[in-house]
Amino acid sequence: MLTTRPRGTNDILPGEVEKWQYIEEIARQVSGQFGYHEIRTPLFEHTELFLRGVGETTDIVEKEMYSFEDRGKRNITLRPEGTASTVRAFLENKLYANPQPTKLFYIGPMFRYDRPQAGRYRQFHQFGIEVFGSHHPSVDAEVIGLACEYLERLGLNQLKVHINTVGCPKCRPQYREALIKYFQDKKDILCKTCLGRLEKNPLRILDCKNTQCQELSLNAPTIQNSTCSECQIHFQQVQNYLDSVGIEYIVNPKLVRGLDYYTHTAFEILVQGIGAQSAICGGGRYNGLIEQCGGKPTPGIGFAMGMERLLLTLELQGISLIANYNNPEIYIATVGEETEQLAFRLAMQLRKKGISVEKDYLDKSLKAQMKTADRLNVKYTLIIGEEEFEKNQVTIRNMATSQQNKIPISDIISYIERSLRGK
RNA sequence: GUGGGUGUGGCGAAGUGGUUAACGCACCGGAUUGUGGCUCCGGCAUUCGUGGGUUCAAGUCCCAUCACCCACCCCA
Repeated sequence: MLTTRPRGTNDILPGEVEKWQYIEEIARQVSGQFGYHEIRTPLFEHTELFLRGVGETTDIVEKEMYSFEDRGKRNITLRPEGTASTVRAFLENKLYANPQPTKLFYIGPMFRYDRPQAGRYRQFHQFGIEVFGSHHPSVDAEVIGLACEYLERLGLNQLKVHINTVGCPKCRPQYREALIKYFQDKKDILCKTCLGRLEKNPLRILDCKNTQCQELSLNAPTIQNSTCSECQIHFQQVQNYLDSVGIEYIVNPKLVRGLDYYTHTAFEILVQGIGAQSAICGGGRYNGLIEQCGGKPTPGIGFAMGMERLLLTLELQGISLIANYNNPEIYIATVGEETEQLAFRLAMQLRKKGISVEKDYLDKSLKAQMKTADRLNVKYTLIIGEEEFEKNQVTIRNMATSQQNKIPISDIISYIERSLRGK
């Protein structure tokens, strides 16, 4: 137990961590260019925030939250997603007082007590964006466009963008009724979970993976026939914007997102081959959420992207992220004790000059030190033995050409700078 | 929460119930005087996820437990 990480968590080790740095860097780059600013909120919040923000009937809240009582008897939950926290921070810090809309992004760990499997972990990471304060359809298109641009910049392809509208508080109740009416007399065919959904959230039945439920859904009333004209116009405008910049998408009337707060536009970006979890990005508009969290009525929209799934997809598509291993440029090999101390001082001086240096820490033989230098793939190895030490010299060996010569110790730093940087 | 699969050294991986648990890679050391990449030699699991049980004898059989993987569910 002592040497085992908790279930569903991962160590990101050297060699892997560089990939994370890269995809995070691109995320920041793209977000910046789109005019989004980073926000960092706590990893835990008051439990009520998620009950209210995510929705009490969602699976996340019903069975996936990491909740505990702190020493002050407060109910605390590790954040299962980023939107609720971002909304809270927006309200608490009165960001609505700034010119609107507010465009934010975040990158960080989320926590859900799920059963781990391919592409699903208990601690996972999301890159997400949120826009508060505009109901303009171009914002919907921009949010989708940002996601696409990011994925494209990473070199991903064969991604499918699914979009839908899930209606608004005006027309969704009617659609709900229509669905309930449709499924009511087919109760005996529906799966157990859908039976429950019929009461709580009939839209989710459309999303069921059960083949019988899917067949039933085929002839179910579609939301397009039930939405109000306002919703239809909005949805059409979003599509026009997407068309105008050549973003391809599929209108999927059965796309229903699992979080209660969505209104109008909902979308997902799907890939195949990374296991059963095929959504690498999901999002939509949530015009009622901010009000529900205690703010003035304010429209909002955003998405969240799963970084682990992103990396799985990159690997699957054979996209190698150039890992910038910080290989040292110089290795200092020594023979003897006094020389080791000299090596230490030299290393520190060179590093001050911005040169990466490695040395021996295990009193290895010269042969073994050379082997290490070779494996580190350094450009030059400095060799300091008794002979050099007495003459105040250092042997510098070019590892590629095997040529070496002796340099006075007083010149060695400038000599290395010249050799390495050409200055 | 439900179901299936797996569990041998740092990694990969052999191992019909019977003596010192193959092999490959990695790692460490060496092949005369202070020097890497090739080659050669040597070292590296009191132990087979853990705990019980069966047996004269278990990594090999049984039970339990834990962990990991995959799927359902749900989602990123």
